[in-house]
Amino acid sequence: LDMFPYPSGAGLHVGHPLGYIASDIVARYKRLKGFEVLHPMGYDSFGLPAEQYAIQTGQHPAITTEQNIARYRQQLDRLGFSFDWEREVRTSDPAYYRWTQWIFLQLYGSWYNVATQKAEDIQTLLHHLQAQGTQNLQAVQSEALTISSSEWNAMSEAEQHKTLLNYRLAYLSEAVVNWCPALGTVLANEEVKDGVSERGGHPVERKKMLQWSMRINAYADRLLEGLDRIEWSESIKEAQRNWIGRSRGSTLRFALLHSSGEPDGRFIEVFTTRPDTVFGVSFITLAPEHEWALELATPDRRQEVEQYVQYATNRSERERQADVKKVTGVFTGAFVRHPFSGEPIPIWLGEYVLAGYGTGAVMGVPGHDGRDHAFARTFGLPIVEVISGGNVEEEAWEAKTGTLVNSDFLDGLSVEEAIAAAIEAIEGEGMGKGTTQYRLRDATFSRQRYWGEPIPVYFKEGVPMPMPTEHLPLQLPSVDKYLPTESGEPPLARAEGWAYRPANDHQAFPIEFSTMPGWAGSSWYFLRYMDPHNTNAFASSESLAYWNQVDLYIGGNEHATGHLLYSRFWTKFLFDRGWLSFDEPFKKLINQGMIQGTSAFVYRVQGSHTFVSKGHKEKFMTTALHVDVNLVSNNVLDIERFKAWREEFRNAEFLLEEDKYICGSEVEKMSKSKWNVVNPDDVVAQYGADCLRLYEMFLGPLELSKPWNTNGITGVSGFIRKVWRLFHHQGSWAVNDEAPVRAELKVLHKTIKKIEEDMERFSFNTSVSTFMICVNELTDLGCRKRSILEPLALILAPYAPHLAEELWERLGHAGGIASASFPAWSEEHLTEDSFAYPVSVNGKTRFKAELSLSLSAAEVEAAVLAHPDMPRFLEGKQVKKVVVVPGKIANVVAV
RNA sequence: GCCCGGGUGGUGGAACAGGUAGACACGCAGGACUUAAAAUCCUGUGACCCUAAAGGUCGUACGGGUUCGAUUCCCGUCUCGGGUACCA
Repeated sequence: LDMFPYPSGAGLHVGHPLGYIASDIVARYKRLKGFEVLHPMGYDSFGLPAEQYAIQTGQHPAITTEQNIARYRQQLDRLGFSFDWEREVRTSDPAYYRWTQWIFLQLYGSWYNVATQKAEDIQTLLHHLQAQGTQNLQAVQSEALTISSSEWNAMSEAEQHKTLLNYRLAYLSEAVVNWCPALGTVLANEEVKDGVSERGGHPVERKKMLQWSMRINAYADRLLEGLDRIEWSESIKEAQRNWIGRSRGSTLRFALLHSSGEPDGRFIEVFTTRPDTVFGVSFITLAPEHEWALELATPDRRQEVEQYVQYATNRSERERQADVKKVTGVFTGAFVRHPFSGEPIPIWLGEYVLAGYGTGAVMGVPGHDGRDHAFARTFGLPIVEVISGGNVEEEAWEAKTGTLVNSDFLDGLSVEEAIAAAIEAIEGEGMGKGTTQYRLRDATFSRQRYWGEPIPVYFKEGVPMPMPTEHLPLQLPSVDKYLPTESGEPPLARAEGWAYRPANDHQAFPIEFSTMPGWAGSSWYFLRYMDPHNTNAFASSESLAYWNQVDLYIGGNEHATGHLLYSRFWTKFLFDRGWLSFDEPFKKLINQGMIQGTSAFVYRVQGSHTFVSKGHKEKFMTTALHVDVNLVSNNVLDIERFKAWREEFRNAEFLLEEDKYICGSEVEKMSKSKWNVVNPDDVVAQYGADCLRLYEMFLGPLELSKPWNTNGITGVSGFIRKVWRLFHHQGSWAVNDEAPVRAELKVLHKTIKKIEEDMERFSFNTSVSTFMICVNELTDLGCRKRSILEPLALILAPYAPHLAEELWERLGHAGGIASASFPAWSEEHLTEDSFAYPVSVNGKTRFKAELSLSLSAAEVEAAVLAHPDMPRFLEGKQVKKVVVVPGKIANVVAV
């Protein structure tokens, strides 16, 4: 399986097919090995660019998308992929998104039972609430509610529905979201980078809005645990682990003190991973957004606190991130009581505390936390050492090594012991309990966009209600414009009659205006390939059981914490609810590296029309300009074409070196704006599709990022010619039926074995070398025998299908290569005649021992010692021992 | 800062289980064929020393260690790339 592409208007560049080529090779190889292979392709066809184009031109996104898909298909076909196009899926196809909507409704209709550790039908929750209220209820929820069964049963239907949103896996809530005014939509955390939108780089603000969300947090532990069961690269697994960010610690309540110095009955709760440092607490810091931030302020501090809260909330996320080093804060004037020492502790507000994590409050331990240390230093708060090992006046001692000091009952313990002892004491006093916190946030699911799946929910008395599944697909309505309405509603608010009318009801209920995010359709598309035309289910249980998990998934690592996390989440959910028999979607994942572009530069002398060759550029004040790489070959600029390239260069003058204009070059991301895009169509036109396939594999390991250059393509092209010449002589077919000799069989079988080994390790680049060696050796042997060349054509077929197919047909086989099977190698043809001979003397004697595998180590040792050259190498010394590695080297150690 | 992954000739990269480092390809140099070009083929190509032929020394970022033997394993350092961050 390849990660399906978003069909952008720019078409494919040479980087896109890299992964497709690799997966196509595996698919063709496995088919030849007799496996039934599902190798599909489709399009992630909802998305922003088509919509933005629609906004500019009024063209319906479906039309642009259709055109782009046609272009993609043409380009893909040119490369000779063996995709099963019968199974193509498009996320924007109503027949497809009908099931995206259906899965959404299942999520809406489910809750997460902590007791059974799985998602269950909302009905089981209803029964629980009716019978016992929230008593004994262990559910993943937005907030802890306490409702008795009688209270529940007395609620109106609308109230019950509202309450259930607290538990549903797809739920509507008032949430602080990443709002991007320029794009007019909410973005997921994954879609925001450095405070700006990933797409377009527009500023993003924090804003409270009524939003649909997915309770992915319910699956945090299982998403972590599942990583141990799948073959993914360590870096992606780490990225997901960090993203989920599980940290174990404890909550701790600090009694709030009344101005009189007595407890006022309220508590400030903090979360800490270091309860062992509790005696080092010298202040408490709340996030400026903390609900008590203002009311805690004592009258004399009030004005200052208000100013600070004002300042902090007005700062955008971006500004905050830009200067995280800057320490800001304000004292509220209020105090809490230390839970063990009883000392009063001042309460501060500080920007470094995030409202959205933990409880939005931290205990300040400046001796052992860097951020607390910086805060204490800035505001002159006391720094207490409670773990020996460092100089806490200078720097916080954050290491988890050392002995507890100044800590009452914890004194003398190690950090590890102290953490356990502190949690025990905290829980014993009822002041908190051991807890696990996650960095992972529930995923926002609403997008204020047009070109996405409509959310199949209507509103009855302001309460969201699921549409009956018979009404799916809920099709995208047509709108006059693809922009938000004047009142700021999403584009769907423009659709006329956007309402749900139940069959035996005269009422019309408004339908949700927002659409689903891009990751909705891509979270389950791999399942649809298994049964793409099913109209009764997203896929039949038979086909799901037959194909099972994706064995091999190839795609870029940019989806590490987006698509790859969400698909795992949805798969686990569908597994819980019994629609799937597996709970991890992708057994093995390979991340192909990016193919970068090699940009070319010309150097213009500032304020002139003169361009100086690279060797002269230091002598002038120059500006480097990107120049289209197609105007440059071997760093030499085609001056005439350059002048014709753009009007502004028509009268350009040049300062050359050795009569040539040499361009500078730099490796950058391949992109239109950098003029370094290489179109695969051009490469195919010049060298053929097989050559492009082989060359992309030959460039280096699949996982590696590497710049595109065609320096080595002549080697691959020459290889293909050589294959051709093995089968042809002076233009005519030259394969004969002579019996093969030993040397020829050895070349063939060695090659088959090596190709199989490479394939098992997905080492495509070394395979190409293996083919080259094989063809060189057969050429040297002058071998044109059918018995050797026919298997050669077969093993070459996954890599160079066009060439192989043509040769196969010429060899007289009807029905195509697909019906053939991969040849097997045999040990018999690989054994050596000689088995041991000396290689060099270097204090020790080394023997090359290319041995038959049937010989035992003892037999080898005896043979090595009996070797006629042995006395010469020993030079009178005594043999101490013989180290034998079968198939490798025999070392004779002599003294 | 933290996490992950790298560092091998002029270049891309091989070396799969600790066993001849540099496969294969590009580039470069020389040569063959050709009126010429293209194409094709042959030879050489890690550095250094030394040869008539041979032969030798060093060499996988750097410094140590384990081992008969280390590109590979361990410890430390440097460095490049990617991810991520006031997550308490």
